[in-house]
Amino acid sequence: MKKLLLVDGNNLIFRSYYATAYNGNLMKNSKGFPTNALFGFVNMINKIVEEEKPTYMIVAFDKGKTFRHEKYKDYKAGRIATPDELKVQMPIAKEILTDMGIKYYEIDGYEADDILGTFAKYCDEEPDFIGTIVSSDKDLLQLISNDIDMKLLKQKDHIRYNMESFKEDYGIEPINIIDLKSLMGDSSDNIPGVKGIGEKTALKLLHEYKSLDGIYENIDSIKGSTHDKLVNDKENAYNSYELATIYKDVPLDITIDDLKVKEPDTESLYKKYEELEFYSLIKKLNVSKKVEKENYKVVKSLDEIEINNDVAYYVELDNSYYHNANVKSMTIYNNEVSYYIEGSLIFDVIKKYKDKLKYTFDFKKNYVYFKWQDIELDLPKQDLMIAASLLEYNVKDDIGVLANQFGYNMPFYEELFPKKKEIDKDLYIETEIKKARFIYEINNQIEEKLTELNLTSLLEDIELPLTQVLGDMEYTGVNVSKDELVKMKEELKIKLELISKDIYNYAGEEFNVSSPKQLGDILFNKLGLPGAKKNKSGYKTSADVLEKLKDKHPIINKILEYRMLTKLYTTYVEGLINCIMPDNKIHTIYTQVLTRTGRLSSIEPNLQNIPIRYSEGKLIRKAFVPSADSIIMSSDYSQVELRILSHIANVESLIEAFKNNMDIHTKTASDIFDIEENDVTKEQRRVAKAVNFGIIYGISSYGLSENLNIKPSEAAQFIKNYFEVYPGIKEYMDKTVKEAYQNGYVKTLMGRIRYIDELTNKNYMIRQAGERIALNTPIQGTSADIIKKAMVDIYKEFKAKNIKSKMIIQVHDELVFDMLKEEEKEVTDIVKRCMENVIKLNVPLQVEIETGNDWYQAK
DNA sequence: ACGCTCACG
DNA sequence: ACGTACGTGAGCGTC
Repeated sequence: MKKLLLVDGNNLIFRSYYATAYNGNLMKNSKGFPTNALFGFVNMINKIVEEEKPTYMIVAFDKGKTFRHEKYKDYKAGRIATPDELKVQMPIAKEILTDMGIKYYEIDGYEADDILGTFAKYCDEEPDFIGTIVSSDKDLLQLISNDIDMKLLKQKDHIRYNMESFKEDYGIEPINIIDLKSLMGDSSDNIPGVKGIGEKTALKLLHEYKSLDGIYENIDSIKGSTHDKLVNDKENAYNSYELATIYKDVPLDITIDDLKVKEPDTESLYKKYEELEFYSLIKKLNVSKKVEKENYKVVKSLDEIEINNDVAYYVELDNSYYHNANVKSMTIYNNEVSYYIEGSLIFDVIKKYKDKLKYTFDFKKNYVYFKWQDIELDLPKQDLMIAASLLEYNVKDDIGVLANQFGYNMPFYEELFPKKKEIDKDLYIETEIKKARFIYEINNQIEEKLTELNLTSLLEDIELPLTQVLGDMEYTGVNVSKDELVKMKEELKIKLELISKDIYNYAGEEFNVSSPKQLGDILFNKLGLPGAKKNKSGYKTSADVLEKLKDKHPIINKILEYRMLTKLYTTYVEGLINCIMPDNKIHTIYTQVLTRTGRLSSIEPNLQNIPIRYSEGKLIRKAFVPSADSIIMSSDYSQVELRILSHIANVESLIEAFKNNMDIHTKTASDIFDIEENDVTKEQRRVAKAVNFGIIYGISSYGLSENLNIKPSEAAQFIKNYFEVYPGIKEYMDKTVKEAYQNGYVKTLMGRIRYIDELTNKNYMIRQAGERIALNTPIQGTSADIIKKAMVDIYKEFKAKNIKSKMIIQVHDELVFDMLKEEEKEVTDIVKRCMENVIKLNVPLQVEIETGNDWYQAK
């Protein structure tokens, strides 16, 4: 028995296009060619082939729009045109199929359905063949027979139907899918059906009368409105019947032998995936890259090296957490030399030639790693990782991701260090050389682009020196009191055990409270609580939903408390304990190139989300302690984003308020509610604060209403008032959005650029999101620029004045210092002055300083 | 691997 | 009618 796999190519590629097209940005390669449909399509084909292992296979596509029945032209003409961004991907999909050794087929005047129908008929007639149809289109279910089954694709998985299982599910024969469609219609296919009859009624009728003909033969025994609907739309029903019927006699110019699956052309696939930047698919191809011959010298001793001019260098570590890593190799490259070095010789080379090491990728990583080895690298002239990220290239830890965007054909980390196989040493050395060569060769091109986009100052004055500042902060680390954390751990453990028991008692059974699925089941099914909201995987059990149920059942407060305690226990107490290094400190890594706004992020551990808002969580900060003879000093910008907004939008009354050191939310409340400041209530201030935040986020009445738990119409009124009292802000917002649409990007005060692809999306929601990004990024980004510049300034002054106190943490608008008591006055002066004078705005920048014996007290 | 929930600015 | 506040990271459960 031979098996033929019948794949609805059109269906697959449309699905993958729409599955991702409306979900944020359209996926594109670095040249701007859309790739979203192809990525999903290729993955689906791979998956199907893997599961079915077919020996015969056809992927059918629509071609042309000539209609076999002239009178139905209007119906199908009503379908939505294929988006251009999908159209351009179609021919590539077909080329990829050919490379995969899979036959695709299309023929003038016919749709994919017809081609599949024709081959399905072939399987029915040929005793040697059975077939499997693959599509998410239920229309094709009509082709199921004793020799044909169907894999009906669902969002995540699929359902497999054969004659028996289909009948069991639908209670009708597969062929009666046509009758079903002619009654219920199909809006996506522009099949009208009988108006007012949906799936339920249609199935009921078919269970009773078997077919469309059967229904109309017995039309008199059908009563009520259904009868009238059927009579009124009889012509439509029969027209629909013909539209829904899949044609099975396409005049083919291929034979079954053409459908044999052939060996794939991996080389050609490789090239295509590379062009499309489908790196995960390249990995699956399982071909090792050809080792391209580099010219280099493997160096064994210092006297084999001679470096006279600036070089690019690349250092490979065995762990991305570079505070705890070993060096694997170092490569050095310029037009004159090309060296490969291993072992302790690396340290000697660096000591001897560190004034020549001028170009690299991720300087901070090198800087911190070698600091652990007691070697201090100098700032380079260029850091390709930083520079490329300012140019908005897709930058990852793996330099290969960037190199491949420049056509360097560089293996990725996983290829170079396969988990199962031995490392290919030749490939490894060649690749390491190539990394240094890439850094060196690409520099001119990168610098030209930086100049073109006016990013040179941002890079040279802020981002590049900041690498060293951050490196020192990471290396210095933060003293943590393990005893304090362990104490909290014990306390939390006891509380959690008690509260779990309470919850089980209320629920009447034991279950995993941490499982939203089980919890939702208990709350909304077993206890029958009202106000259930659904998300993709069941009931929503998030805090905002639970808050609303507080009065309905005592279990709710217990669950909220349980959530809070487990969060503290696992993420903070346990999490932080796990991060403590042998020096009793934690050493985070700040990511400088991750966020689109220019902010930093912090990992292993994240020091930027240590609890502060609630009293219980805030206690965690007691574990963050100073060094000997020192205290913790925290300096934070007050209302920096609102100040930036007031400056950019030039809002007189807000600027005045800031100059007079007024409470800005109270001021806003008095303005929007038109009352005296002294009369502003707490509630009014809370509302004003939410509106102020909303403005920074790119306000929407819905978002504000969710936040304040009020009706969107009320929120809209607040926003209206706001714009009336601050017309400058409205003008700023309109102008910013308009320019973002014109340019395709927005900028911060220091010239940082963010491209916003969302603005060209066809989907209204996504364009809206793009507009909010356009409004928020200049504000959030400028705030990031400002504190970064302040950090560089502080670092320089500390160095110049030989200050021993250390900057240890940055939390977006706050800097934390491990400050020697004897330096208190000098350090606080420097910090406050540097932070407040970073940039001259129409509003003063204001910094609050606090100190204490731990981070808890200093806040 | 992905979604949910929740910690921060 | 639709269904969103902006920017992150970690841990857990589920598949």
